[in-house]
Amino acid sequence: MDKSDTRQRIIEAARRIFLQKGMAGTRMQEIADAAGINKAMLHYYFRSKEQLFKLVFAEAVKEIFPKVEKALAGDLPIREKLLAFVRAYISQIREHPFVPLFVIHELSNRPTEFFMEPEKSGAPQKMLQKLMQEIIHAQQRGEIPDYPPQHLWVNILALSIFPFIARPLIQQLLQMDDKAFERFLEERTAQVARFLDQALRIA
Amino acid sequence: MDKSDTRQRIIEAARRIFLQKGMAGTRMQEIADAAGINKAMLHYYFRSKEQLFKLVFAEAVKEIFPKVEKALAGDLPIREKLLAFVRAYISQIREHPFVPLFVIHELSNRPTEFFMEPEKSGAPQKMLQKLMQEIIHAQQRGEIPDYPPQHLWVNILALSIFPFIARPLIQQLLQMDDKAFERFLEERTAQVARFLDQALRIA
DNA sequence: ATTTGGTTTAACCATTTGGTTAATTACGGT
DNA sequence: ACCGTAATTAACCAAATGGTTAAACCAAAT
Repeated sequence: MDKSDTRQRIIEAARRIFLQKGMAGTRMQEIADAAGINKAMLHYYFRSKEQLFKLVFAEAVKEIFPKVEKALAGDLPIREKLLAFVRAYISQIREHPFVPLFVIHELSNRPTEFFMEPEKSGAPQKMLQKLMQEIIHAQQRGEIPDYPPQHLWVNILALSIFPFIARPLIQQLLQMDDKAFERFLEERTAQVARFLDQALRIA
Repeated sequence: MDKSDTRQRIIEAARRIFLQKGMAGTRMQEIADAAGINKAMLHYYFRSKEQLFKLVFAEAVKEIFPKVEKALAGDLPIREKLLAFVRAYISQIREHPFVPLFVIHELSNRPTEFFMEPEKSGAPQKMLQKLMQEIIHAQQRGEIPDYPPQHLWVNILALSIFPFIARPLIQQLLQMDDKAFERFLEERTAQVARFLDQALRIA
């Protein structure tokens, strides 16, 4: 076996299980089994459960955060920019459907402990600050309604992320089987875009 | 001490800790400490951790689900009804801010195991089916845009619930301290209502 | 005062769990 | 072939954890 092969398999197994069961719900033995290796290897490559978890968590955050930036970078008119973001972001999350709930859940216990310090991955925050300004300017020019930018932003995030976080709840409430929910997700991008577009019309 | 006093204190302590740390992250000892009693009392009143958890979980579900019904029961015009729901629901969640994330997280591991079978608490599902019909009819009369009802409903839920689920993420991204977030929540009802109202305007 | 019933506690138990160790194996360079 | 280093494993360990037990406590009924 390649040198890094084992290491990589551990990471992948750990990722799968941590994402599904969270830090507290995950057993090192289970990761080892899933990776098809001895439990001691986990500690050989990563000192502790905590360290392995931090690595997985950090990668998960990367998958769901920095991508925010790209869609917000260009200088499209605000309305198009927001719609472009929705499309890019939903597509991004669809590739990592379990990440948002995982990150949020872990984040909710460990207040800010090992979370992105504004310096380290401060890009999103600054990018958002800039976006808030753009929104305000667009509103001053009367291009979109004057929702408080923070609320508008949370609305957009909510519409995009919520179905992935609340999947079991939604399926239960709306009586969708897995197939139906997949269809629902396929329509989702277009429907969120339409809903948002309508909400952004000037009165 | 009253007879049921201890029992009640256990439930309250268990609720607090389960809600915060989830089933897997909670230690029986911690519940006992929080309730100021001996660990054995937990097993005296509730057979096992699982049983205590189920009780807490069931109560949590009740706090966040059946209330849905009331706001949807009357026969207001669809637009007013949806807005009324948003107000009622956000207010309801504000009183139990940790419940949604807790329920969703626990639900995501235990697919449907001990979740509401359609018969037991089937009221929400039927109520929703009825609402879907009302929406369709209103759309046929041209009162609101023809968003697929399921998407419209998920949108409403998302706008209402998401800030409570994603609080740490939002605070981090938008650089809000606790005070700022409280203010944000106070504005939230009105802002969601306005956003939704705008999205429901006929083109 | 004694009994009786539920309540409470300290001590205990078996299993699980994260982590370690010492020995074994695989292998590239000489 | 041999050496040295990294990779891998089985066995082990101490602490934590859910759960049990037997004895003590306490209040009301007799």
